[in-house]
Amino acid sequence: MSSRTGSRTSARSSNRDAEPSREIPEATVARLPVYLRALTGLVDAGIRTCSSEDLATAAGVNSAKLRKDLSYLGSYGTRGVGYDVDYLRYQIAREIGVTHDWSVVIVGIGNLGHALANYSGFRSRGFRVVALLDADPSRTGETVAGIEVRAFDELEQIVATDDVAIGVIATPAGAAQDVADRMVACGITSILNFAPGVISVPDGVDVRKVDLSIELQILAYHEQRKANAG
Amino acid sequence: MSSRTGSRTSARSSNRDAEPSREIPEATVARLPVYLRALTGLVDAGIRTCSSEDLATAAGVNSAKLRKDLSYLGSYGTRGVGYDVDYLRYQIAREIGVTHDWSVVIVGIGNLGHALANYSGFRSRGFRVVALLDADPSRTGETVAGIEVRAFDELEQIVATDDVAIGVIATPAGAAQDVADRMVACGITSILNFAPGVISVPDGVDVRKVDLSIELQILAYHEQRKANAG
DNA sequence: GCCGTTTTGTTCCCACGTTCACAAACTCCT
DNA sequence: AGGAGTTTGTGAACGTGGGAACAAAACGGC
Repeated sequence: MSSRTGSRTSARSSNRDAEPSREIPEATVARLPVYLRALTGLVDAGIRTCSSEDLATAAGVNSAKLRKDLSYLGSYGTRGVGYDVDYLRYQIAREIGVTHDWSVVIVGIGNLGHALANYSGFRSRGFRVVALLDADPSRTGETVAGIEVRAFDELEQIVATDDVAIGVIATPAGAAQDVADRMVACGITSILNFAPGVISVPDGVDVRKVDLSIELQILAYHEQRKANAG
Repeated sequence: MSSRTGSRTSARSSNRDAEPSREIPEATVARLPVYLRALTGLVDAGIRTCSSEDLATAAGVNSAKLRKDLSYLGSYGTRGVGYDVDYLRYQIAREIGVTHDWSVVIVGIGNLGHALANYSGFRSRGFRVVALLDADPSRTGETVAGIEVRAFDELEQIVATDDVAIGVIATPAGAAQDVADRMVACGITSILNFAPGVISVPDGVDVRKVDLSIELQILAYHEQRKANAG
């Protein structure tokens, strides 16, 4: 899915990595962050051990599915006992790659860009917004969430300086492809796109798309069917 | 789907509808809005007819998949010719249920709520924000996007008056379940949830979830693998 | 040390989704 | 009218994902 909702366009390059076991299904990858969040909740509640049933409930999934997902990472549980919450959380964080922070740039500081810049969930979950960029000169200079908005032209320099691998596009639809092209050109290999419409990128670059009105339209479809049925 | 990303938690009630042909797969439903947007783009460009190949390119999917998706709606194309853009667009809009507007309430007018209220894509794609609600009294009375922010307690009255079927939750995580419960209690049957964490709803209520930091974490996973591979 | 209990890790099977490939159907040209 | 060329709609093969069910492993009581 994704689904969803967010969908992944990519080119998982090749299978030439020597490791045999490490081939985590995409559907599982999409759930690992959910488990991570659920585990963080358990840690905060002071719970040190949990069964797959407990964690599955907290994450809103089936326990069999949870166990299968975790088995792709390794055998981090103890039969008859369950999982050590803190240990499992670390293992998942390591697998996802959020044991250290990732630098992120946000391009397009309109309403959505403001909201994203202020979203505390990024910082607390392994992401650091290193720059806010906007092509509109009237917006540059403004400070949002403690970060100064800079000109879009500074993208290349910022990406190089801060080793940015992930870019967020929050511009209008018309600008999205150009922004994506510039991002790719200066070395960004993962893009989260909030602009409506498809953007195309070369192989090796991952794009995930979040489209608010598409989500609502999917709900509307089911809503209509409910109305027609009842 | 995906995940997509937004995932759907529901209970497609029963199969007792008499109609035989109408059973559109969930994956297809999630793509129909994408096709709708692509078709709108073609209309705006003055294109009156297109092949499945053209439309597939515009929508960013495989043409065989597109044709199969459209075949669930009926046979709206002409062999050897293609699809009438405007006609097909109407058929998809009708299938999704966005030929008329849906009333929507947004609860939680923080940064994200502001952005959602100002998002013009809702209005232009079949949705009308009829109310902005917030439990914080210091926020009520403020006007956002031309709509006055009202107290959360007015939810029931607004839903009844404006025949609201879709609710958007943009509150912090802690409040999300309570808001969802209140929404369900007063008759809302579709919820778009931006709050982190899972919310549980009774059968018959659809929930789609959009989680910004989960999307980034999925990107981080692939980013890490790229770094390790190269 | 042995047995019953609990819970994981895994296997098997089914349903869903994607892609290929082709027949059916339409247009255009001669 | 008939044949060549196009493009849709769909049947069939394939791959991925989900869930039930069970064997393996750990713990606890005696």
